[in-house]
Amino acid sequence: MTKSLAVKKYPEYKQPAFAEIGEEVLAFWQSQNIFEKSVSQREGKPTFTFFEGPPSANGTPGIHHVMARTVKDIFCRYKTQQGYQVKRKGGWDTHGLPVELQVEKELGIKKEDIGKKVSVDTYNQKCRETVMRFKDEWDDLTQKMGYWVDLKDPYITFENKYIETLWSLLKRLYEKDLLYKGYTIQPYSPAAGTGLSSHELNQPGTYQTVKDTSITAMFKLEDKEDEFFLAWTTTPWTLPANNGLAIGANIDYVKVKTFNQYTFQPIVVILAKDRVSSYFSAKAKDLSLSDYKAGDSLIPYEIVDQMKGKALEGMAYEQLMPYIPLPKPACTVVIGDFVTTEDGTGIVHISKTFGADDFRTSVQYHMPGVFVKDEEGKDVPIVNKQGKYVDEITDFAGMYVKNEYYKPEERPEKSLDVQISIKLKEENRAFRVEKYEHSYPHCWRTDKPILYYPLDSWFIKTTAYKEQLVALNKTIHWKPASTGEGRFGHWLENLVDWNLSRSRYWGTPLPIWISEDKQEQKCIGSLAELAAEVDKAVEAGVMTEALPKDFDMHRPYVDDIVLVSETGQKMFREPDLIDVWFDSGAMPYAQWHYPFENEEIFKNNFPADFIAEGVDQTRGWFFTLHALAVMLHGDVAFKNVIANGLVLDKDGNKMSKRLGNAIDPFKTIKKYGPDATRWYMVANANPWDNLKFNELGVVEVQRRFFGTLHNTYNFFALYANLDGFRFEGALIPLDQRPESDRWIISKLNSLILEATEGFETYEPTKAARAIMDFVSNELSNWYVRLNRKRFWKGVYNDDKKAAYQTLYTCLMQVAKLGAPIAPFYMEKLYKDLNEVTEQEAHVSIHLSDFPKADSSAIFEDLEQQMHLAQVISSLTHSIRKKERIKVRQPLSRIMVPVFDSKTRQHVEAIADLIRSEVNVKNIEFLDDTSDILVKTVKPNFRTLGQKFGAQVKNVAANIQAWGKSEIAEIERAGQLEVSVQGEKIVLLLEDVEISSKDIPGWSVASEGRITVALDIAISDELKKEGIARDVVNRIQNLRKDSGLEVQDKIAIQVVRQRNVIDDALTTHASYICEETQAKTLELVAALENAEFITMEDLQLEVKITVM
RNA sequence: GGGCUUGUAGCUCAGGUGGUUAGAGCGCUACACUGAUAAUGUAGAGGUCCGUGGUUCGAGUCCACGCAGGCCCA
Repeated sequence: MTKSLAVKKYPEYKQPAFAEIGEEVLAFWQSQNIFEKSVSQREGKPTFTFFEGPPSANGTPGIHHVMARTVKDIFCRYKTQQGYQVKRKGGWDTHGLPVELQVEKELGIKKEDIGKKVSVDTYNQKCRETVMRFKDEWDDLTQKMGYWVDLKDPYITFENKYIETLWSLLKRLYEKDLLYKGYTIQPYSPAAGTGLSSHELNQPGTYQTVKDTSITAMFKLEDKEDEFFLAWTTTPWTLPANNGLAIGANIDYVKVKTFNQYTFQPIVVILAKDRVSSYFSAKAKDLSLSDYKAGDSLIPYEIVDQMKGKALEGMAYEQLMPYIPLPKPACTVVIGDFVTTEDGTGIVHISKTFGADDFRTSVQYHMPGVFVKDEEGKDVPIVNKQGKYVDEITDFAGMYVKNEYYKPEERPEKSLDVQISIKLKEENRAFRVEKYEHSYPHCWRTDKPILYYPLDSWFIKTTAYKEQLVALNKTIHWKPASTGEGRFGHWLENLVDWNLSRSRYWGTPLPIWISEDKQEQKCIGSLAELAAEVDKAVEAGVMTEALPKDFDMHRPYVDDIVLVSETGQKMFREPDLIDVWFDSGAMPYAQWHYPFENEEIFKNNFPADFIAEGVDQTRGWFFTLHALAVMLHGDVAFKNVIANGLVLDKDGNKMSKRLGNAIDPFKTIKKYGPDATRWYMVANANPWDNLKFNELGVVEVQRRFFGTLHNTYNFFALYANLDGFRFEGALIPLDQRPESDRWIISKLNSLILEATEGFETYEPTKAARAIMDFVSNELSNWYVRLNRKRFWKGVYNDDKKAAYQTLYTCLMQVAKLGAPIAPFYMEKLYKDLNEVTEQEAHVSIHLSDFPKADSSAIFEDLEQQMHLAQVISSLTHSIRKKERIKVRQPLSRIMVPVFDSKTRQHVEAIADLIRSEVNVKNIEFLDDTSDILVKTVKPNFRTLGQKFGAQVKNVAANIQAWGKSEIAEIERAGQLEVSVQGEKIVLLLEDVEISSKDIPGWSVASEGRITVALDIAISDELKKEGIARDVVNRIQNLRKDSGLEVQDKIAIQVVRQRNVIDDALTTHASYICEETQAKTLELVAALENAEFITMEDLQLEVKITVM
């Protein structure tokens, strides 16, 4: 029986292949169902609820998705390690315009072809396929990047169950009277007969430069014979629909006496002061009004009055083109926040039916707009859906408002805009008419100009809940806070009703049926309800068949359903679809098909503890979640939210496939591994700041953090394997471990506090940076480096064991702290360690618990003390550098001025460490009794500022002039009276900072309050020792160059030179032999085939022979 | 045009409540170590803290106005 088979070893690898580790660990997770176990093993534990904002799989994932999902994943993993049960249901967003556009492109059709060239049925089917086209690619990324989310049972927004929940929610809103039909001003293409989405308006080429007739029209004040407001418009056809004028409250306006250039009549006009120079020629400035003759080309003017816009508010004017007379308060002056003095007159013509600002302002001031009645008695604008004036505009009835809408052969010579201009000129109502070149949106399908036009829409009355939305938002913990308070908060305070309607095909249908006479409505809240209504309809004879069991709730099927009203009328569905944001905002309910089933699950998982998504979702998903939760439950939908920023390319440009600067997430993960990619993204910038993604940064993280951590592990493994350390036996109590062990354990526990706080406060960047700092600065650079000898020297005693236990603990805890961010590598590290020691029963780090800090292991004093050692070492190195004395040359002593016993104790405790680190024999202290100490004094501005205020400068100057006696006095008495500007003041010891920055005759360096002096005298003894160390160094190099193994023994021969070298070699022969594994060292007269080696100004001939 | 946000070393970023020598890592230069060695360490150079005004004894930090980049919305 061989025993060695049973001995497990820590795997050692020289060059870790991080990408392969990723694949290996992924395979392990999958084969052992680790994700599922991490959830199921917490059954019955408190839940931590996370909502997955569904991505759309009709495009391929980008690197920014890795960012967003890393953030999500970190907190879910962290909370799992903290003992919570964290269910994460995946989801897919499947409806919406991008899908439709994609499908239309592939089928080679346009929207108007749907139902003609291609059946709605086929179209619908195609959408269903297209939207999941890249699902496999998404699933692949999800796994490779280590995003743990349930992919087996995701919610899908096009499924009947999902839509049924949406209907039930809509019905609840309907019953609360929160769903109503109104209209909004939207971009509309009369040529295509359809409204345009903002997405369509953003297509390239939609904005074209055109020349339009613009009018500065004159609106006559009521009660004044010849006074007018001037307002400018590039759409004169909207003037018959004018119902108000808007001014800026803080803009300065003037009254100007002048003449009309077309009628020559004397007039007084009102316009913004800043616009006067654009409307009146500077050359006419000095002309007198009385000299004016009709037809003069230069028209004189005179400013007769000036006032703020605020003073004009509420003034009434006569309707400009009163085809449809308006009652007051129409045709009054109101304040609009959109008014500027950049162009026009600083007074804006408002037409409720043809502009979004206009509509909003008119509603705000209760100003009626210009409407006429259609056949059904409904209010419609003065332009019909074909883009023609209605009959009521008698002079121009039937004319298209844009000449482009006419067929070329029917196009009138004078456009409507021109004809209106002529009419106004004749009526003394046009101040100026000119062609104006500007950029105007065009319909991307017909290439004709669009109109802003009122279109029917269904709304959710979110404004009714505005106060609650605002109040509850204040309870949400936003990261960053400014997004919650500013971007989101301000927006909530200016909330308008949620426009639900979309005139499309692929989406959730609005479940509202309306009778033929528009008087009766039904809102359907479930499939069962629909089936019952259909049965009624069949009974009434308007439908022939009952609702099929496998009914698809999409268009066109749902449009074929005709219901019957209470009074026996046929009812047709409102053809609109609803905003896809409603789909995703309703996911807390619809993902569980609540309220039709899963009530328990829903209640345990609402609201979410945490969500994260891009900051561009603020008014999207974040809002719709919030709005629905507030309106339906009077509660928030989420308690904590991270709004992450954009991922830009390394130069700060937006990534785009077109520009070719997009980073391929698959390639990145393949090349650097998932951990380095994730860690880089989190550590480099806060998630809410934009990230400039630079591959070199990933390389750096890989090398600097993972490389260092891995080397530290490898160092541990190398010696732990040699000594067979398996964490057997009891833990050595902290107070029996050396100081450096207690120090690093103290640091480790401080780190646990810091990392925990980072994760708890949704600051992953702070946690990541703290962990990195610990690993490279404290653990690797200081602890391992200074304790190396303990691992390889001597027998396997308690001191050695303590070193192993300490390093093991640090590695283990770091693995757990970093596991949420770097789940793959930390898993590997955990398993490599734990499978040997079997300290824990878990097969995966993700099933283990997050470390808890032991505050009794944190020693502030010790941490400060070690910091002192680092500073003193660094200062000594710096002096050596300045004096050009290398570390290999031993020096006799350093001196450290200390003024208090505590500092002295601290330095004494770490004296050994410093001595070996900087290669000096002794550390001496200088205190007050030593007379070589020169003290300096510095003012403490913080205390002085509070006491003396403006006098600070003079007091400081006084202090800086102090000599030895003043310093001695204040130190002795604790205070000192000085005279500043003839005034006697008392300074306390706390008002000054006393230190020693210089020691005459010594080489000195200082940092903060710590000063170090180095004795740079090199005695013969020291010189010899230095030579001995040089020789060791050179012989080691020779050994290495000759390819000798560590354990090979050698004989050394050196040619005698009869100088200091011989002396050094003789004196330190045993040291040299020990260090170089030499059995003998002899001085000889001459050597054949010797190596020449040089050391500064010395040379020697050496030969080494393997024995 | 509005809301929010960013601007500190060549690059990526730290810099509670204002306090007089503005820090770190990378990169660069020089060096050390040679039993963590394709590893590790140390030192040095490098800054108009975006600009201009203001508040203050004192501003990277507070205020105002700009400039430049970004996101969202008009």
